[in-house]
Amino acid sequence: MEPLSSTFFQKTTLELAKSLLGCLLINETPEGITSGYIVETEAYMGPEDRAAHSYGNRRTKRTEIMFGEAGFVYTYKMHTHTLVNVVSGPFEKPEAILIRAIQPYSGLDLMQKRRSMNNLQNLTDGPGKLTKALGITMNDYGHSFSESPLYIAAGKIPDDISSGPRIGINNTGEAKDYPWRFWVTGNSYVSHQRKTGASK
DNA sequence: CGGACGATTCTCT
DNA sequence: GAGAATCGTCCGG
Repeated sequence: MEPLSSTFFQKTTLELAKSLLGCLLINETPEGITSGYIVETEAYMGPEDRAAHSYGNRRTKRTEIMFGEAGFVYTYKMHTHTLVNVVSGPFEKPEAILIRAIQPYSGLDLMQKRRSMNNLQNLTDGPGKLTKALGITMNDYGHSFSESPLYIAAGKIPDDISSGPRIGINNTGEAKDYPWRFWVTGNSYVSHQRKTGASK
């Protein structure tokens, strides 16, 4: 499985958020290889996006990587969970794409073991769940998705893409309504299955 | 150094 | 749909 080259990430953040759907997210660890198709993403648009960590060009130790080149790993902790993002946008523009859900592809036993589960249905349908299943940690922060044990490879192009408001950002004024969440239409591994949205 | 605050998840009701 | 768990990061004193 070949990692996508850094040029793949050179597109606008909204375009990249859609292009990532259907790609494989793969993590190679001493325990084994696990992977899944990306089926849900959310775009965070930097200085003008109140819901983004980098709103107002807020530059801290945590957000520093967002100011760099596209295609790097931005991990951070939320309560007890690790969340993983793909840095996007040009150098010095702090934009990123949150990977919210994957469809398990390989290393299913290991993923289930890490999550203490025996089925696939709720294994990776959330940003905190998929990182645990794949074994993604803060050690991955700052690495390149093109050349690290955690990488992204071409998968299958989705038949149809849906979009709608982002999840869990309810106190950010207008930003909460921006339709910057994208998912593979009809895919059962998407989080918040009930929510509806416009088809592409 | 203390306190507030989540880009979440799980467990109920 | 609400509430608790639970902890690193960030900011103010």
